[in-house]
Amino acid sequence: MAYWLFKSEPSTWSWDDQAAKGDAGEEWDGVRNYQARNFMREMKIGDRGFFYHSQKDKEIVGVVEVIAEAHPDSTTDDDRWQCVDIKAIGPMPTPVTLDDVKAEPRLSDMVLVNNSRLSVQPVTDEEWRIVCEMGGYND
DNA sequence: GCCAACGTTGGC
DNA sequence: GCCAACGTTGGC
Repeated sequence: MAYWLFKSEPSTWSWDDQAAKGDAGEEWDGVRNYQARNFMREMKIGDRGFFYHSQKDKEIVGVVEVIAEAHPDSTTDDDRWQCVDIKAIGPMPTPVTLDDVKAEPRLSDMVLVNNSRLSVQPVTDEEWRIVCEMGGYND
């Protein structure tokens, strides 16, 4: 299983919005960046991801699961753009902030720190484990 | 609210 | 195919 990170500005689409969709989940649409799209194409059903609030909060607030693999993005007719569907699994008991991530030497290679503009990112197994530990999240 | 970084667009 | 111009993102 692979791990990912999904970034969203909470005023546009927040963790609460995602959680309200329940098991039905929601398209991760609106991505107009090739790198981010390519990562979504690699995702498989059952992959897990962090849900990150950008801008004001700057923290990892929850865990999501991929429930549909890449398909056309319904918000555009441009067939270049695809997206996956994700559902909320559970909140981070203690949200892990960007400052927390930066302060943890073992997370210094996280894409979140080094390429802050990429909205869909891969997360390594080790990074996943460390962030879950920091956030008090147990599978 | 500013601005640096980055990615995309479009003219040549 | 290059590159300047432009728009967007997101941390500060």
